[in-house]
Amino acid sequence: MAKAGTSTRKENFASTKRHVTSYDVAQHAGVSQSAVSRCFKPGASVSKKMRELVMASVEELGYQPNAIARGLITRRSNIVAVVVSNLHFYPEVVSELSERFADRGVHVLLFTLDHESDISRTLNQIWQYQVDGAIVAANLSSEEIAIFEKRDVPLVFYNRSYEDVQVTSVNCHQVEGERSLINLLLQSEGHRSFAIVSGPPDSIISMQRTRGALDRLREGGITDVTQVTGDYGYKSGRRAVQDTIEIRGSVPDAVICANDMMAFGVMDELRFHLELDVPGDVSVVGFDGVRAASWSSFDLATIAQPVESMTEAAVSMLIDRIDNRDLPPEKRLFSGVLRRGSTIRN
Amino acid sequence: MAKAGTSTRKENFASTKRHVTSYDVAQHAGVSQSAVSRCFKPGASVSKKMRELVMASVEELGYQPNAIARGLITRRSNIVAVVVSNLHFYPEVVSELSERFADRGVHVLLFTLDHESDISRTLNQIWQYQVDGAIVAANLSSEEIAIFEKRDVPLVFYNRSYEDVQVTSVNCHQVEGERSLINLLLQSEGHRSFAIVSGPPDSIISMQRTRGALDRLREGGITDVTQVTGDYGYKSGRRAVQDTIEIRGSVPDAVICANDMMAFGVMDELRFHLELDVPGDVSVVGFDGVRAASWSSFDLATIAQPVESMTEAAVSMLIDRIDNRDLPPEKRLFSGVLRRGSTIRN
DNA sequence: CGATCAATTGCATTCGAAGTCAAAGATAGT
DNA sequence: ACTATCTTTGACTTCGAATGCAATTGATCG
Repeated sequence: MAKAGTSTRKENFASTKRHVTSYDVAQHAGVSQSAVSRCFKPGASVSKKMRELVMASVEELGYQPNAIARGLITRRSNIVAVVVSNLHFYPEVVSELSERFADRGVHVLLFTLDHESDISRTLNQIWQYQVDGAIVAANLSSEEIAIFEKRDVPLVFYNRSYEDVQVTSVNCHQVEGERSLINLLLQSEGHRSFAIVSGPPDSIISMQRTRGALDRLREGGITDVTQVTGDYGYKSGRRAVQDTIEIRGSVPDAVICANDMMAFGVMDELRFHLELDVPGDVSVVGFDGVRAASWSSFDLATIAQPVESMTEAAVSMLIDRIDNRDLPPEKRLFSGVLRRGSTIRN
Repeated sequence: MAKAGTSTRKENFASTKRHVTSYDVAQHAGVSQSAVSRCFKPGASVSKKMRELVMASVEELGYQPNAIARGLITRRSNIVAVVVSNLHFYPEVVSELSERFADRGVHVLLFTLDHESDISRTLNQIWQYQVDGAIVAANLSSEEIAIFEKRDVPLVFYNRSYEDVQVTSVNCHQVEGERSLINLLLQSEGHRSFAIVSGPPDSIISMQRTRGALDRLREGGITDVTQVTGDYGYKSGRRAVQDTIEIRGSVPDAVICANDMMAFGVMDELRFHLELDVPGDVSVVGFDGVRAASWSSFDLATIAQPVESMTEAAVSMLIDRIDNRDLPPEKRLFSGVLRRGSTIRN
């Protein structure tokens, strides 16, 4: 009776108070802690008998290996950082990344930047958590990139590319995409005057898209181009229309937006405030191919980024580099898919 | 010279090869490891002199405490799990949560469920990472909830409430919100026939919203109500309109949608496929108050969930419960904000 | 100037799992 | 039966920071 009492008390203690550790399992199964540990390591040398014995206790006690402790000794946390600036990230990207990593047993520690200025604070936190790698969809200075190098933390940029620094990145071909949109616009005679709504000045993507557009327009002999700036948000698209009209004194034939969100704002401003027809009076194009772009209300001409391929590429490139530190930087460039929609005249 | 050589080699070694540890700092500063550790603990007993001495070395070596090792000994990882089913989460919620936690030195390990069936796998991973707590925006069975209890991991539900089980949760008052939307609809004589587009059958939120709507309609003496089911997505909103017409043989006066996304689909189907006027021919209401709801294209009548208050509440309730395990379950209920928009006739 | 007490500091241990190595057990060959 | 080889197993150490406790320093006061 005393024995039964002791046993029960111990079990209660183990299951309610402290976490169940490999020692608890070992003791329960009457084996050593090493044996328990080995049962959780794939290719380890364990007899079938031992494995069954241990697993029975594991089940009974509800043991789960402590990933923190494991990470300490293996120097591998199976955690990666995903850094996004919350202003203009597509929710799909984050959840796609998270799922794809999860499929490989890796988890995502999420860092969102409200102001990109917090980056240094964020980076410090990243170091503290000993992440195995990072996917960054934000602008880093070359000093900041160098720290990743120095700390030996593999880094993959998502949709950011750097001219001067050698980094691994996944990109959608911004210039190419933008050019094919402009091609579409230039197929119609009606488009003579243009407005370009670019993103924030410090956005490299916006720069590339805008540059692609400007170059292609110049090649097409177009000179009547008004440039205004937005912040990638819907409202800034609406304001961009006002700004454009103020600057040029009239409505342009086409508005080229650095992303879809702003294009929605532009369309709404044109249609509902100025009571113009899109595409009858003004054509509009965006970039990204977010969900809403294909909704009938907009049916926006845009470049759809191949998010699935891009996230898959980002994940596998990062994991490859975690497993093998010597892989050289690599840039993978995906072509966007042109979606004509119905916001281009003719 | 030999000395200089040695010193340099060591520094290189420390900065490029292995991570800098508190021992490295201690050695560099000529103090004990405990001293270094104490310098990073807020209320610790450290002299100003010591702190400066240590911090100088910390700066020089670029030391960052290893959160993994710290977590092991303190039994506090400063990581919380955020579990969302990716189908219909608002991106804002996740980034709001992430930022608010970050402000309190806590980080978010993100778990997205593609199929809600993966929950048990996800839960196992959660246990492994020794998270300090979890915010869950998905349905858990009462057995699953019990495991949190048993493992002593504080749990806060986001927008899920349970009748039978005592849990801590933050909710938007679904029924109340839905009722005030219906009030709005019933103010107009023109609304006699209704369709309700509910969410997936297993969604508690959808159930509550639908029930709120049905009850209020019944109180208003309305009997002509068609119910169809969607999956919270845009496309299912479009299909819901077709289904409704097929079932009842005509277009209802108003369509009540369990969320905004489906309302957008409904509006687009009505306007662009059936060429009906919203709100002229049909009124539409949604629920959630997502960004796009206020865009002119939709200007949807909806209930805006107070995301900021709700996320703040969720974060502080969770942290309170992490700091003090004895706090009782608490349900916080926020009222949504009625936004009339212009999708209701009259 | 020495005694008393508080503020600092260092030593040694701890958290939980994984890996090293040597001992023990199993299998085969002669 | 006995040795040689291969497989399992357990004792012990390690990862990096935190902390209880003891030793030391410093401050205060008679």
